[in-house]
Amino acid sequence: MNVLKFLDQKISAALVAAGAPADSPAMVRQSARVQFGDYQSNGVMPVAKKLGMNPRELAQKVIDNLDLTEAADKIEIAGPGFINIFLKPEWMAEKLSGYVQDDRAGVEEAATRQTIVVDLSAPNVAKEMHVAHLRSTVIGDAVSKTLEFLGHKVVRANHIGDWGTQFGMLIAHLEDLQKDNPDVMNSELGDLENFYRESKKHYDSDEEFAKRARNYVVKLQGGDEWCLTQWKKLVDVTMEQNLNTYKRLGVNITARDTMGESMYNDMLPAIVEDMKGKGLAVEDDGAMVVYLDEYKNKDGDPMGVIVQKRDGGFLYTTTDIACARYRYENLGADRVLYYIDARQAQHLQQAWTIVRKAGYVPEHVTLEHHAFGMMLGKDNKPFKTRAGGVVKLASLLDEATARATRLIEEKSGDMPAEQKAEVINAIAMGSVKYSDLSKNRTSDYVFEWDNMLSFEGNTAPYMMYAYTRVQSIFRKAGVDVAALGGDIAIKEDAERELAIKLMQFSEAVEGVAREGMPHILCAYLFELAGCFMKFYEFCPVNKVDVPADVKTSRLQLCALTARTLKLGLGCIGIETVEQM
RNA sequence: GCGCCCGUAGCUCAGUUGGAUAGAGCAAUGGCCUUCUAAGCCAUCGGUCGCAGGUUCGAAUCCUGCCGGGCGUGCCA
Repeated sequence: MNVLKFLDQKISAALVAAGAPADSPAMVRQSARVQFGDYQSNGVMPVAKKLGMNPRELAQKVIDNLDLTEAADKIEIAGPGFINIFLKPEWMAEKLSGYVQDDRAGVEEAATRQTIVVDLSAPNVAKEMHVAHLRSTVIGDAVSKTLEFLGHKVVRANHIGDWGTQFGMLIAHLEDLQKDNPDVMNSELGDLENFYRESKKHYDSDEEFAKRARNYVVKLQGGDEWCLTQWKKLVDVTMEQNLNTYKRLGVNITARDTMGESMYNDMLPAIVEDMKGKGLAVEDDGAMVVYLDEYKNKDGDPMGVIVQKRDGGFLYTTTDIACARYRYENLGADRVLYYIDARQAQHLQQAWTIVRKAGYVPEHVTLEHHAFGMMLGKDNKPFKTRAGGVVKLASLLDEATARATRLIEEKSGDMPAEQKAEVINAIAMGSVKYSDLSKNRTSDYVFEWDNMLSFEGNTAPYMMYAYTRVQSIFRKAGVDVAALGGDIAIKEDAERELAIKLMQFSEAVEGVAREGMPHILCAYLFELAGCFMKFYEFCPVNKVDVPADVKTSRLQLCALTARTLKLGLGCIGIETVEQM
């Protein structure tokens, strides 16, 4: 159950019973300090003000109308009119006992199952994935996994860059390479970055080549079969490599999720035609333009967004309009989450403004941009994408693996080779992913090996280590978790802190689903791991002088901790191991 | 010029949408392993929340104006 929601409903009702207007929010939060209890309600003060009442008197009336005897020990009024709630250990113990054998650890499925489209990853064809793709891929997948855990239907939409004028030169370059080596697809294209660079170089230096390339662009857009075949080869070889990277990262993105820009091409003429019919798009200097009062141009006039070029070609705004429409009409989206670079913010807002005006997606279907900043180098300058010096995602993962290997050899060198490899991989991928997942910055951020791959403090290995410590207790105790029973008794401070944290798992999971931000769950899991580490230090389980009833109680807290950590880390795409 | 985002401890970041004395990790310092894995635990140190006003019982959070940084701004994506 969600304790916060439970209390919020109870107190909201009491607030109304005490004379507050019907929809007055109870504003229940986890308490800021231990002396303020476990939860606090901040809703009395605004209402008292509105009604011209003394807030502490209103708070008392709320309490008089509030029945929380089963759940709370103590309810008190504090400060100007806060209501502080202290949960009853027996109540928590009873709830937690129920979670020990529950494979959802107390998290209920969402009341209404939604279809949620998650726009993520979006690598470019004929280029290798590099560090800038990491956030979108990892965060998008983590949110997807969490939403799926809550029972929603998630469509991962991999909006790959598979269209545009650059394909002319790529096709021409591929053609040249094939003349010399028919097997080029299997050899030289292993290094896509080099392939792209070489074709660009050729394009810039050879006018004949450039002419041929431009001709191929026209032919490709006209649906020329040979060009399409060449284009398809480039898409396939790129995605084959990317799918390997996804697999390595433990990210659940498959070939079926590929929905690139080219997918919407067929929709574009009809959309422009439709917008023209609605009076939204008008002709200006040969191009089709949508004017938006919401945005101003340099002269202070409504900004014009071009949806079709003078030469008849379409632009990416038109594609994104079609894309939003497709996600609503064809995929049946109730909600669309876009995990895209912050630089696209204005562009997306414009596209969506047009989408709403054209009536392609109703207001109740939300289009949410979850932006993040650019990856900067240590010199505070962005990574270059074309002129070399790019940090490839694959080499980043290699480096992470190398570092994890060094660490494991040092700490647990005597582990069997197969197990060791598994642990190394879990730690390497977990560390890289966690460093991205735990941040919520929309501004730029500096990429640093040392921060990303440090294995101390608020990191994936810390939480994985907490998990192995629990498992170690069970190995020592020789007890099967499935056979655990008996009562939970919450006595020590460390037990109480752990217990309350365990009660709050669903709040964290639902927070991620609501906000689309996995760092909420990261923070929760770090706190949970911390509570367990403290419990581990202060509350022995397997010692000889621990009474039997205390031992069974603590074993259950351990079992639930393990389950919660595993489920929670699973929600954000981080593996656990039994030993490390 | 206009628009969007950002500015919190030496560093990396939280701050539950206006709540109580602004929190973590790293780094630094000092303690804790004959006792379930010390990748750990405990303690100390560290802040004019960019600056100045305003709104109110109450502001890191909201409004205005500055300062500083990033991004975007009609025929690339």
